[in-house]
Amino acid sequence: MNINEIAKLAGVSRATVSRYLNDGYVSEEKRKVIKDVIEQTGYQPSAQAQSLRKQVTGLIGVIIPRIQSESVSRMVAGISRVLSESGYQLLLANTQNNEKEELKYLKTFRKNHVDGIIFMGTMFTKAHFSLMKELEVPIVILGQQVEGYSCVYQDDYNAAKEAVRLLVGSGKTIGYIGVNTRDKAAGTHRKKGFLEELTRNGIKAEEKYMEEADFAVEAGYEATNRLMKRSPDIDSILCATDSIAVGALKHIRELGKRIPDDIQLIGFGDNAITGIVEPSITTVHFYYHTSGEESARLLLEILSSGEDFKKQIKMGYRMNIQESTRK
Amino acid sequence: MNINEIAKLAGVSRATVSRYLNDGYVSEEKRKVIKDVIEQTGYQPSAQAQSLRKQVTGLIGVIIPRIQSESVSRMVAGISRVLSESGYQLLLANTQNNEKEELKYLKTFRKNHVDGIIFMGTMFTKAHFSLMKELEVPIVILGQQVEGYSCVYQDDYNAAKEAVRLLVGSGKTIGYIGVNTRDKAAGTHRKKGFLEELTRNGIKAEEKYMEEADFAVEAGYEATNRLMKRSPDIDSILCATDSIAVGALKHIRELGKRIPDDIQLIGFGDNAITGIVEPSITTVHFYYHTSGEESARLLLEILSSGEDFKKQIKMGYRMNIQESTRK
DNA sequence: TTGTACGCGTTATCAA
DNA sequence: TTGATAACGCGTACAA
Repeated sequence: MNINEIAKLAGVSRATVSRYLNDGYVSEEKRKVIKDVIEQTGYQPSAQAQSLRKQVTGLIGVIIPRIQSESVSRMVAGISRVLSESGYQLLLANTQNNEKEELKYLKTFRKNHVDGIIFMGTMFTKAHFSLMKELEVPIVILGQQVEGYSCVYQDDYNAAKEAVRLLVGSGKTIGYIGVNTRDKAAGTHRKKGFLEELTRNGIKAEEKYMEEADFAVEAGYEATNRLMKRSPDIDSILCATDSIAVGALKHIRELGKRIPDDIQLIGFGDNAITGIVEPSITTVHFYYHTSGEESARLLLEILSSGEDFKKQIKMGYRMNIQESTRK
Repeated sequence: MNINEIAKLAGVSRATVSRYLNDGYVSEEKRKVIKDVIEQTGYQPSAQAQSLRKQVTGLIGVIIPRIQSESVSRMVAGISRVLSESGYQLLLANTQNNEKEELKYLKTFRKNHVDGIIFMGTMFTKAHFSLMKELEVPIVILGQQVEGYSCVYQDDYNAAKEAVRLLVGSGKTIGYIGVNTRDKAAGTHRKKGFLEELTRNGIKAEEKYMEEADFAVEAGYEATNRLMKRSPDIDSILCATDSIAVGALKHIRELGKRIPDDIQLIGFGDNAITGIVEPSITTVHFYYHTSGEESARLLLEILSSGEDFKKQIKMGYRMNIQESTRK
């Protein structure tokens, strides 16, 4: 069913049908006839043909590292809400945190002439930048601050500092379990906030109080094991993700230590699970859903204004203080 | 950058370039020239123009009820893995479980000429069926068994029966917290399995031992409250989802009862959280990730064979026995 | 207010 | 082996 058949059925030229669909001049009588025909046939103009002609696809490419992640899925939900409201469709690419896949999908997006891209990346290489430069589509980076690009990201640095302040109030020896610092947001900035706030409080940061883990409960468990074995005097641990914090909680419990009496715990992300475990875990709430919405709105702004003004939006945060911290 | 410019730069006709791209006859020398030009320019044929011409888009529409759900995101990950391997792109529609949205997106998919649709729905209305009938695209339904359609679904019925067998072995009074039965899979079939296996064991199912809740921890908590107030003699509860089971766990703990000594608990879905709470919750493992893969494979089969043979795939399950059940 | 004709970027047919 | 040309479905400038 195409516009020619509709035109034939309605007894008009296909230009008239096209005008009808695009708010052009059509007489009342023809308007009625065309309307009836379209309703009866359930005709829908072909998106491909339209975009070939109009050079606009209504498609937004979204690259995510891993869909089975609470923070990621919350952001995608936010993106989806805003885009769908504006009539855009979402072309999703799940890369499993694989650089090659990311690059591949950037190319796929170009091939599909997406109108814009929301890129939730964790690590950016030269290959990324050179490819992103090549693409003429507006790109909004979500979750990381990248100079020279429009982006929406979390205030990892200050959140970490605030978490440390919370811990030093009632703790003496603060441990840290971080993630790979190739991830600037969750890795570098959270660690930097931790270190600098320690220093500001006159505490010397020592290697023996620090560990690194993957984004997973099991990894958090193991890292805590290493950490506590090496430095049993630790009385507080800041974990770069909630999963790690949950793993830490498990290990601490097995050690027979009490939370928060013997050891305090703080995580990042405000995953649902932090409110379910016993004791519940104090954690940094990032507005992930809102970040997603915000990134989509920013992209829409760029699209409607026709100009990428490289706005950088740093989102707020708040501490969700639960039972794993003293006082 | 389009095929005409490439042709001009390479000093050949655009037909030759097209043949080069589509494995046609091209002499070695021209092949080289064209290859160089394409590599230097980074040219990619337009997907829109190709699909307009070839009547194939390489797009698969995927409708999901809610992305912030562990089971859904696992299935999407499975779908994504298989489709991306076969060079398909995924057009994602997150409907927030809203019927209107589902219908809207089915239409959007038609407009975009997706090659196929994977529909993860919970409740199917007449409007759904009439619209799905209209679409000439192959549809695979994921998560529900629907007569007359290709689908991949879980064995909710038998899983519920097995769960009941587990409970009756060491329990006497079995409670059930279900979800809305308009959802055939999680609502009707799990409940039916529960009821029939009770009967098979000579236990009379009574209304006072049954409750209904939404898919959420809080709702499970409240439902358990109602259930236990009404029937304090209950010593086992089967919950239609893990979230509900976690809510139940919270409430039971607040009642001062022990799990599993006083009350046993079983959930469905094998969410990560069941292994993290204390005590961990016995739960039915459905192969969600594999289901997603399976649905994608089924769709690919249909696409390559050109015939929708309405295959119905019932997936297996296994009990993940943890600490919330006796013995 | 309506219709004709062209072009968007491809691929496929056909003749050379 | 190559190139001219038609066609995919649509929107729009232009002429009527």
